[in-house]
Amino acid sequence: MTDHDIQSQILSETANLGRTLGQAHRLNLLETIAQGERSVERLGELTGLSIANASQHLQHLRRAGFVQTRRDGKRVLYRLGDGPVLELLTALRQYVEHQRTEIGAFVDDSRHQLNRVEGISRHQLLKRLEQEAVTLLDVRSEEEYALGHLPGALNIPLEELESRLAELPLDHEIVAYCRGPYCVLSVDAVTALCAKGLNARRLERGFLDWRAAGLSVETL
Amino acid sequence: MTDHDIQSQILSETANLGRTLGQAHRLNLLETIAQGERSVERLGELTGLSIANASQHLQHLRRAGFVQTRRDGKRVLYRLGDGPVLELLTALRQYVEHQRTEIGAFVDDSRHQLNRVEGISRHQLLKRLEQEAVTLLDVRSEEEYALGHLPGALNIPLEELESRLAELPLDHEIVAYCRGPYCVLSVDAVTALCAKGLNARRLERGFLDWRAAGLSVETL
DNA sequence: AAAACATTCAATTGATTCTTTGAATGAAAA
DNA sequence: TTTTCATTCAAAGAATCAATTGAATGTTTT
Repeated sequence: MTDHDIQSQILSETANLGRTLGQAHRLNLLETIAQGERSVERLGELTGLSIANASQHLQHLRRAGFVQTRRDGKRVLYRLGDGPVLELLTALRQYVEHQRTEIGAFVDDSRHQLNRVEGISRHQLLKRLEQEAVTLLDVRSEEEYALGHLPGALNIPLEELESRLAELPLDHEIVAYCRGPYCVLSVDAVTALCAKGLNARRLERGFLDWRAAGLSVETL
Repeated sequence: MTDHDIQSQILSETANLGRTLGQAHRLNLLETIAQGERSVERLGELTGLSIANASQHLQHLRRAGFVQTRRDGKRVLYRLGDGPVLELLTALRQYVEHQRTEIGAFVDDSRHQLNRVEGISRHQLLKRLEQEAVTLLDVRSEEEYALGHLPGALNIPLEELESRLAELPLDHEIVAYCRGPYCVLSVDAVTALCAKGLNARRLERGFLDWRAAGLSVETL
């Protein structure tokens, strides 16, 4: 077998896996199985599928190695396969998570009140930092913060913001930032902070722009 | 929006991503783009697709956020998106890698000469270990070895076996093992070792079975 | 051995998806 | 402006895939 053939065989095997994950019902089944061994009937119930249909999807999952079966009396129980299935699911979930915090071209801005939030450019921020007290607030996840953040920035992931308000100053300005211009985290953060009466604005183009401009980045 | 609705929306968004990865041509394009920014024409050449077809697939990838574009003169250049795309691709590749070392129900055993390799059961192994000198050889990857292995086993991943033959004893028996009964690594290892004149056998049900039996496991 | 039961298989229908073709954009060069 | 060129769009036929139905399989219970 030539090198090229092997490559294209791997590619189509990979595509098969992708296709297997490319069906909401199957993903649903897989996530359900990830929570524990179940019979076909139970899986059908839990996912709202007819038994025959569930069975068919389950076999698709089995062919891909995502699940394995064993017999227990007259039932067949499905469990996760022993490859790195969870790792793959986690990578997928993390990607989706990231996608959902991006402002897509078609996402309605009204849900995240982008226009009502005051922005500040990188240049304005640099001037401010020289002149007066400004608290830099990084609202991305701890992992992203650890990989690099603006020097001196405080990290409070958006989900923790409400419970950690006490860490923020009441007397001077807060500038919140997240990944980039299309990241929605800082918009929501500033909206929340302003609602609490804090003086908060949003760094317009976020961390990606800061790093791209060659400005210094702090890591953990 | 109810909780259930959000869940099923996430599920179908995830399925969309899966479907996007579920096409060999698209995966090929994506892997090519991962190696550097390229125009549509070049990508078409490199992947053997018509330009219109390549363009269509590229837009599919773009809708999923896997790639982004910029214009340079009269060309449109495609690059990777700024989400955790590589992480996802890596997880996929690792899963495929794992799959390819499993003996599928339909895989032809003749490629991996399973029947020509002498197996040894867990019980036989335990007896042997009490009586005589046996070298235990773990042919899985370093990562898997680090997560747990049979006590005292030597780790030489299959790929390194040929170059590290000197580490193995000529005078007494070697028992090689890998993940489980369907893992092909130890089969290939024993075939290679026997061909070199070493006295090697294969632990029939591998590490998974050992751990499942509650026997002691060593970690790094 | 027969009945009851959970699961799987097979065949059909309807819906998506892929490729190709040729036309339409839209930016740069003449 | 007009021409050129890379890319995208749109439509149509071919191929693949999902859900449903009813029958078949293989266990357990009677």
